[in-house]
Amino acid sequence: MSDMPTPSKDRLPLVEQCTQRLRRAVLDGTYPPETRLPSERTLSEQLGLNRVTVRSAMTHLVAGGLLEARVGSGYWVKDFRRFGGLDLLPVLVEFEDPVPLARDLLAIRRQLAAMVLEQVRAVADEAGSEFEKADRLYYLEDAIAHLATLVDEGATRAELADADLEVIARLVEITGSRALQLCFNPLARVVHDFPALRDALYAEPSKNLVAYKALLRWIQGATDADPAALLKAMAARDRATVTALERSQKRMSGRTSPKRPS
Amino acid sequence: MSDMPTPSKDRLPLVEQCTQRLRRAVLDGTYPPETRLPSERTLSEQLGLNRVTVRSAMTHLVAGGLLEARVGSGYWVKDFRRFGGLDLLPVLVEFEDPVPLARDLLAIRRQLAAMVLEQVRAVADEAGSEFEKADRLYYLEDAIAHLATLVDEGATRAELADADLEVIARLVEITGSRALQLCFNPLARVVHDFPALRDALYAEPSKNLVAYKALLRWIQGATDADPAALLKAMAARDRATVTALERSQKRMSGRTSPKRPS
DNA sequence: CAGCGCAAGTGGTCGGACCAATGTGAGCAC
DNA sequence: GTGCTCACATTGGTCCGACCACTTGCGCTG
Repeated sequence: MSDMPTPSKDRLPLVEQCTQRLRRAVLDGTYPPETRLPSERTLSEQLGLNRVTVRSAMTHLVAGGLLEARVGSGYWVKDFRRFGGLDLLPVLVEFEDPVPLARDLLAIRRQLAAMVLEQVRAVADEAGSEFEKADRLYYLEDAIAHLATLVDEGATRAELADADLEVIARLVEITGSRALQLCFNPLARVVHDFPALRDALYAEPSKNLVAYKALLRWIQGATDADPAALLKAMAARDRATVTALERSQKRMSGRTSPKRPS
Repeated sequence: MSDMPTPSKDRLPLVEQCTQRLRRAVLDGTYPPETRLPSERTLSEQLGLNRVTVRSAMTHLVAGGLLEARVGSGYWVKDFRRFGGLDLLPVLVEFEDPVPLARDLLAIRRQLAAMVLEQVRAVADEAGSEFEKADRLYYLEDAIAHLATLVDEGATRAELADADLEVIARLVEITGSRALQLCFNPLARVVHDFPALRDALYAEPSKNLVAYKALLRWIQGATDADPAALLKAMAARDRATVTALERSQKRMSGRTSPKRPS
């Protein structure tokens, strides 16, 4: 099995491989902004792929804001710092120190979480006592219960992360804010695609769970928890996460140094 | 009328047309979540396009989180509320009331702006007096000056919006936070692709300019402006923007039914 | 030297072809 | 009748070769 020359299983589609390769080439400065990429035909020859495949990859990067396609002129590199989205972050980790990236990311998440709390409270107040029976609240309870089950069973951090995202999704759903929802989704994906951060986030899953349970009680009208305290606890957990990430990075240092000999 | 059978000019690429069409079909519920789309071959026949073209469009939607491709099974619709990004917002405006969308979007922007202010202040304090001469600050001044020129010249709102985004970009750049930068970019694009909101935002461009100038003075160390006041003013302007948007929507009501020539 | 025009190169679109993974149903064994 | 297997039709993934419209730049013409 290990001597298989072409392990057709669990292999990324060629388009995906090509996309990642080109994306990295753009992000690491191989192709700086305002320069032209080799033509589709040239690249397809260099990479040993069909032009259609290369083209599909290029299209992805265009959609992601990394490239601009000009008929008759070629593909031109745009400045990802000005046009890139959060989806670049997991890739960027390979070229920059992940610690500040993660710290800033968590800060953004916290800021948005504050908005969510605010909106949830407003919705809860408006709905009054009927709110407790609302389906959306029930789904939230359900998601938290599921997370609790996984914590008890000692699930992997990846599984915990998915369950956690489910909780957040339900929470955002309660706010009823479409914009907030669409803003959180890419953020959630980043955590999912950023393994080191994900693992650091769930180093102590029980603490996350405690916070969610307190949050749920608050939404239900309990007075033994208030949003300020919740956010403060979240900030503390985030700091611990960054510390954990720093440690894991230091542990791996020496071999993980990004290749930037220039 | 026109004898030209193919008005080759100013026509969107077929892939783009196909992408938009399919995206709308997903967003408006024609293809609900957890259902299967017609196969590539079927769609290419229905739409009169080549399979490669349809396929490219599908790939876009997969990348955007709207679809999932399963070999041998077909394309399956994912719930855009759970997997979509902010880039959907301008399209979503066609199916939902734009006012709450815009209001929530502005609130998010404001929240992130608060973070920017915080970070900028931190950077400025750290750099001390040398900061005033820093290139990044110079670029910010430059962008604001450019915006002022456009305001004086009575430029179109689209031009003003672009100049405004330039200012914001410079501001975010000063913070040095990659994550914040990548988080703001899609947000900026939304404003750019959301004409009604864009126009409402720059109904009174001079007011925006005043705010930016006060912001610049604050960064430079002046004491006649503080971040709390700046954010308060921003909130007031956002409220005015929403009001303007409401008015423009009311004015257009009765004719605003989305054009669906099927 | 200025201006023009043509050819090479580029992305965009097309048609057809084969492959591997999947889903389905007919047919078999029990 | 029930349950299983296996062949087959369907689907997305990849490849090939071709043509089109457009841009660019070089070289020719004046």
